[in-house]
Amino acid sequence: MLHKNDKSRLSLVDKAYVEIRRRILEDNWQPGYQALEEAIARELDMSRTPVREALIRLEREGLVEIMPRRGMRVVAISSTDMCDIYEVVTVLESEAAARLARLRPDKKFLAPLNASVEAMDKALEKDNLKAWAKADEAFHANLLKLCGNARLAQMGMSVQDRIKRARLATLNERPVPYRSNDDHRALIEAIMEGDVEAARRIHTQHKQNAMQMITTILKQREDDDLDE
Amino acid sequence: MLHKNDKSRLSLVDKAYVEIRRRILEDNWQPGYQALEEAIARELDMSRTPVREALIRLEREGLVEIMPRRGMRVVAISSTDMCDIYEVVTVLESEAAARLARLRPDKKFLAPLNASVEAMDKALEKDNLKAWAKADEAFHANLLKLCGNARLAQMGMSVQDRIKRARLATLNERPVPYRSNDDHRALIEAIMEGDVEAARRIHTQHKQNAMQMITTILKQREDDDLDE
DNA sequence: TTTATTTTTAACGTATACATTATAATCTGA
DNA sequence: TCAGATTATAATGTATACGTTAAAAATAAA
Repeated sequence: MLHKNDKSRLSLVDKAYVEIRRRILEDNWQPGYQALEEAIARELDMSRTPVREALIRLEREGLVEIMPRRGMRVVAISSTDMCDIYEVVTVLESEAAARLARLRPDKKFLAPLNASVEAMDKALEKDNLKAWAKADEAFHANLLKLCGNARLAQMGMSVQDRIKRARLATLNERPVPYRSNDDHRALIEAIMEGDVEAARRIHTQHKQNAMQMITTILKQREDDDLDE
Repeated sequence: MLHKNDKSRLSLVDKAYVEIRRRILEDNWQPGYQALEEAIARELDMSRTPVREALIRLEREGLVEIMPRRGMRVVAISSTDMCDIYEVVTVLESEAAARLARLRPDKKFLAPLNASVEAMDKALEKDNLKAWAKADEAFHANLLKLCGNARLAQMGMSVQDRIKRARLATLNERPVPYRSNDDHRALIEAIMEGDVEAARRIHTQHKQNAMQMITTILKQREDDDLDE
């Protein structure tokens, strides 16, 4: 487990972890997908042992569940679970936003946030929702990274992973997200003005809107599945 | 990894996980303690494999770090890290408190919370700080469990584990915690009245006081260590 | 045909073997 | 004696072997 080393000397556990995680987060392995250790090991051209170890990590992160004799299964996206998770991420990110506002940072410090919003604007000009989602994700990651609390950032990021798939899966069914871009710009404004409560309120509202849209779509799908 | 089975059929991984975790949380293995896989395996009377797997879980939970050729090391308690973690747990628990207040639960539903406060009172009458800490911990766990958001509870609990050692390590250096008991009673009161903002405020203030006391003691110790 | 029982198969958890390599110990030269 | 080089050791990561047992398949009975 040389998991602290550079990329060229990644252990097989790390390689398995990165690859499996990639397949899940990029939806190559969809929610509910199952695979046995041995099959994964064959696919990744390694023995079972590093696959096992990678799966333990991923299980702890909530991306897979390990079911004896069924192998691992990619955790399903459920609307009720997503509601719960969204609430957590809303609290964490809004605290990060408030914290950042308290810091009263200068424009230079907030450059990564502005860059993300610009990339989001550009993506919408080109009708490229995928690129928009990527830039949006970067905005949220930057918000957490800049907030000055390492644990808050780490935890916020790990919860992000859990909602990432739901965000992508619903991307084409949501209205064009102009409002997201506006929300982020307003947030940056509030942060620069050191307006802690506004920052918290703007971001909370933003996440709640997103949650509403996403979980409504998910619920609809679940209802459709029940009708079949 | 029959980690979902009953206790009598715990896998060796589960056994190792439970035992190592117990030793850390009960301070038998103190912050900074190092041990090699092989040594742990010998101590637990099993081969290295289940020990490795247990350590991966514990690493993901932030209790240990795995360092090649040095084995695992129990994560140190640092005042700055504790500040960060306390901020996270404050946000999570305060949200749980607010959520609970929103629910406007009846007295019966809140029985576990009242029971914990009573146990805390009883422990202080007997000058038993250890028992007090245990009841206090139960109070916080119950608060999370009752809040109605499974993810919030799960995450709050996992962050609890990270501060548990710092709480215990500083227990005898803090003033007798009458105020904690009062705070918890006030919180229950606010919850029963459905006063969301009071609940949030009371609990936030409570956690911030605790954080202040604990991290001050930790910082003092770190400064003392530097003087040696 | 269906259900129950028995047998077989293979997935998993665990132990062990082995190659790699980081680190400790030892040796050599100034 | 000290610093650098070399050698030895052992910790780790990985592969593989093996025993256990859950699940699948086959067989028998109703």
